[in-house]
Amino acid sequence: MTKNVTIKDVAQFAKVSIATVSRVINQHASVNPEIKEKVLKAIEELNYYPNNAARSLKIQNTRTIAFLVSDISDYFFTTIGKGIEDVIRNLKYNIMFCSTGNSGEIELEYLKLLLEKKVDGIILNTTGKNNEYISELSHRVPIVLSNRRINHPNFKGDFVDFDNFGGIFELTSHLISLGHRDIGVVNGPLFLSTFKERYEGFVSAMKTAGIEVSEQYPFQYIGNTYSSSQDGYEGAKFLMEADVRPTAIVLMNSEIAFGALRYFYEKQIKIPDDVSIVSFGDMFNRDLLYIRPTISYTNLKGIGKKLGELMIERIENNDIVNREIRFTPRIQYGNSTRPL
Amino acid sequence: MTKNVTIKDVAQFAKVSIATVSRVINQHASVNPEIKEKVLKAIEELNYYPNNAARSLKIQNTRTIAFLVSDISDYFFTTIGKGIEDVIRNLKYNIMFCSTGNSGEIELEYLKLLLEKKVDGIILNTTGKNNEYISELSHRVPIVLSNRRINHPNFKGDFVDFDNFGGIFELTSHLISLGHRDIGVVNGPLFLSTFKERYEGFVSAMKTAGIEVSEQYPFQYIGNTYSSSQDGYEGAKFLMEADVRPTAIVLMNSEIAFGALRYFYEKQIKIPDDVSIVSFGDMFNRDLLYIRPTISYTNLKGIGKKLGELMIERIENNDIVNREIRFTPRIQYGNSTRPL
DNA sequence: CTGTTAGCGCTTTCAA
DNA sequence: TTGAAAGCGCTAACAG
Repeated sequence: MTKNVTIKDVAQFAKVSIATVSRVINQHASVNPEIKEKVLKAIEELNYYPNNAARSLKIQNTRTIAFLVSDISDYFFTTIGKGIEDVIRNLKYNIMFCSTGNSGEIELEYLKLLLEKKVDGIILNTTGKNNEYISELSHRVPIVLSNRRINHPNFKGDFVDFDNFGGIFELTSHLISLGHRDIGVVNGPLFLSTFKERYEGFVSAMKTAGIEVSEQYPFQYIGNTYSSSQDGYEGAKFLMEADVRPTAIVLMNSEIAFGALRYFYEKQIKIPDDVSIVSFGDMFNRDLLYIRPTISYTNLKGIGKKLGELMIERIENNDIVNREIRFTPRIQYGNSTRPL
Repeated sequence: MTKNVTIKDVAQFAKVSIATVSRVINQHASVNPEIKEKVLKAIEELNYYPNNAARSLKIQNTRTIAFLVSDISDYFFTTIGKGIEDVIRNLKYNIMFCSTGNSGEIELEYLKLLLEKKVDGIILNTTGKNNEYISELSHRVPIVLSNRRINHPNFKGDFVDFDNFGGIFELTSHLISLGHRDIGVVNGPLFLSTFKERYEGFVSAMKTAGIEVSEQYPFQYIGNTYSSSQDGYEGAKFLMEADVRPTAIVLMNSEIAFGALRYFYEKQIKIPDDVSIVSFGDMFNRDLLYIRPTISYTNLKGIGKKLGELMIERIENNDIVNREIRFTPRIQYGNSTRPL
């Protein structure tokens, strides 16, 4: 914050009161055109920019929305972020990006910071480790959840996600229809709703084909490193180095898919000759990869727009009923599967 | 900004003055441990979070640094952003991301917003279209330039970039050493310093090999769509559909490379059999692409850290002399070139 | 060690 | 249509 010209300086320069200056800045009420002109000239002349902090302090809102996610350099979130921006920008809101790196502590730290910044609302892709706190918080600041639900009776807010169950059900069914039965799965931690729902979609599709997936099911790997990409690598390794290999693998998100792809590439495991794969969610530059996985395509920008809309509504009134929006993914075929 | 408990409420609750509360919040001076305890309890009890706007208004700084770039969903910038964050986070600074989409107007708009937000400093990847304004601005708010220089005598601030000239010189020389002489180039607009410097590196390397590159040089394409990716596609198309094709192509950044790769893939042009390529800068998931381009590898996080450091120094004193830091890229071989 | 108070820059009532 | 003045929540002299 550099030394600054204030509204007072402008008023003095234009020989009017600060109230008048304020009025022309905010295009409030009626101001004599001549005086208005004078003020505008003074503003220009002095290089005046209203102090946002002072304004926020007075009017009790910041017109800022926070977008707190696990990884702000992830294509997934930056694209969603663009969608949010599309919506809120016209309404003169600003977005503030923060990333938790999936750490519960950092999430908490940021949440507190946002509270101090008095953001008008928080769009949150939670780590899943502060459900209690966030539920309590949700009564004091509007919250909309992005892609990870908080299952807590006290939580107040909206939730936007894909139809995880349906997307994975479809993907798995596709593999089954190709004749696969020993289908492996690489997933992230199940306490996150996305992974849980996807897992359930997998189990259900398998069940439909008469295959029981229980804890004893051999072809599954549940990651726990909090780096999906590493989980993907480890998971692929685990499945492919076992005594009995699956003939196909379901990868539960794009980061996991990238990790798995890296493993396959290193070990020269041929896709789909050695093993077929499918993955949930769009992949950055998928058309340029050495294998184009068959995926559930998801409209990320659309998700972002919806998040933005719900947020705005909730800022206006946080007492509306909790809402849940699901986007249906569409399957997009690549060259990563083969019939058995 | 939800209705909020203020320092007054805390003071009342703890039966002390607001000054005392302020002291414990800021860990200023010495406060009687018992009283401190009481205040802390009140803060906890009331769910108090200091109002940042009020604080900023008083202390005249926001501890916020803006990072204004062309595209915030670009891996290049998000990675640099992480580097910046690494440095400033410990110092209790926050970062605010904004993207211009390479539009001069949006850049201007954001600059004004940042002035109103009274950010303590701006790390800027400029569109190159507001040099006059930014130079003037640089005397009122600390500015550090990321990867695009502003050539204006009045500009005050630092500049961090790669050794563009050297990186491209090396890459081009590599192609020449492989026997190539008809070497094409796909570049972005030359009014941006990065592209200009890279172009000069190319011209110089060619000259060293006795090849004159002038305006008449046939194997060059200078993009102008402001989407590097599209420039890359168009450029590759232009070069490959000409009567005489180059035997190798220098791609001036990773987005251009992605675009070109897309064209080659679509047209089934074989790399490096039909044409060799090299590219400046790291590419996201490069090891998973259908071709691994030979690149100049650049340490993006290192750039970010340096940007952060310079910014902090300049916030403390904006009257230091302009500094320029160059990072030397290292060549990283892929499978995208062949000897002629 | 603690409290009182002025004032940061702005918006908004209220009066003129 | 304009101005005076209170007050948003906080920090930092200053006094005690």
